[in-house]
Amino acid sequence: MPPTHRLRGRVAWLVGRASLQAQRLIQERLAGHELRKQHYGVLASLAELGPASQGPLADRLCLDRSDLVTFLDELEARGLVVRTADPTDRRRKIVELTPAGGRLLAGLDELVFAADEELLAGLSADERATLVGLLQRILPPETSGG
Amino acid sequence: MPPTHRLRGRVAWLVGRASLQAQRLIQERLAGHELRKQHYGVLASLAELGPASQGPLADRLCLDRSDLVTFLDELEARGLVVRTADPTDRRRKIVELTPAGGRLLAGLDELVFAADEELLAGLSADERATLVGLLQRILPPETSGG
DNA sequence: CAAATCTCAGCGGCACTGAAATTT
DNA sequence: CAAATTTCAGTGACGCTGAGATTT
Repeated sequence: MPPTHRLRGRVAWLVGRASLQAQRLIQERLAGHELRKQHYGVLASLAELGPASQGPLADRLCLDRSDLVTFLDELEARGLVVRTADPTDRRRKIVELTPAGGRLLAGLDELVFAADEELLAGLSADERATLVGLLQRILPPETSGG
Repeated sequence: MPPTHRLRGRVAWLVGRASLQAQRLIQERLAGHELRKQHYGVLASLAELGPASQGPLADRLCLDRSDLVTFLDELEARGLVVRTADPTDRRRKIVELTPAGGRLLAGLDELVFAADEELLAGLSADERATLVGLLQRILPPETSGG
């Protein structure tokens, strides 16, 4: 028998392929809203954090601070978030979800959840939980906890 | 307690972070050779397939055919692979690993294996096998089999 | 003629770097 | 003054599209 494809046994490669696949599933669902996955991440994190300044928000998302600026610009232009100067430290800007942003998020959550469902269609509930647990453990702590 | 970070429970997000992490681990090891992960993939697949034309080679790697052209150009310029016209169908080019390419591949294999080891450092052998199995099952068949 | 194969030019999303402006 | 925060301009790796050239 020919040596089996060695990349298929490498987690680095498998995880890369899975990432692309997941990205496609999310992207095709979010495209109708003219949003990308990072926009969703920003909205979701704001819903959990409440009003927050950009630094901690970016850290939570593992998103570069300079990239967050752009995503916030786009979300703010659509009235989904608002930036206000922090009165206690005027270097900071407090970012907050608007009511419209909160309402949109609820719908996006369903779409993204559905994408995860499709990605995991072949796995049982137990297997899904196992996969999530293992993936969390191979990520650096700031990434999976925080 | 504040609602836990919902992204951390989404496989789509976890797998994206893991992919970035894996990419970094491989990249820093391959950088000394002025190669990227796709170059390694091409060499590894050629070692397994033997001489092959570009189409099937790209398919096996899940690599776009037009991108494969560039990677092969670079590998060929360094004497690691050779392209020869297929005498039975002159549209095709047969790509083959050179002896130098084969020797280099052995070293690269160790580097990439070490990257996988580092990524999986926190998991037992059983857990690693479980993770590989689950990831293979969420990928489309052409990707994980073939 | 149509189809297959390789090649080339270009695009868009993404993560990152480095530096500027403002404020502490 | 140094450090922190947001912002801006630019880069590089990556996957993809569409079209051209050659051959079947």
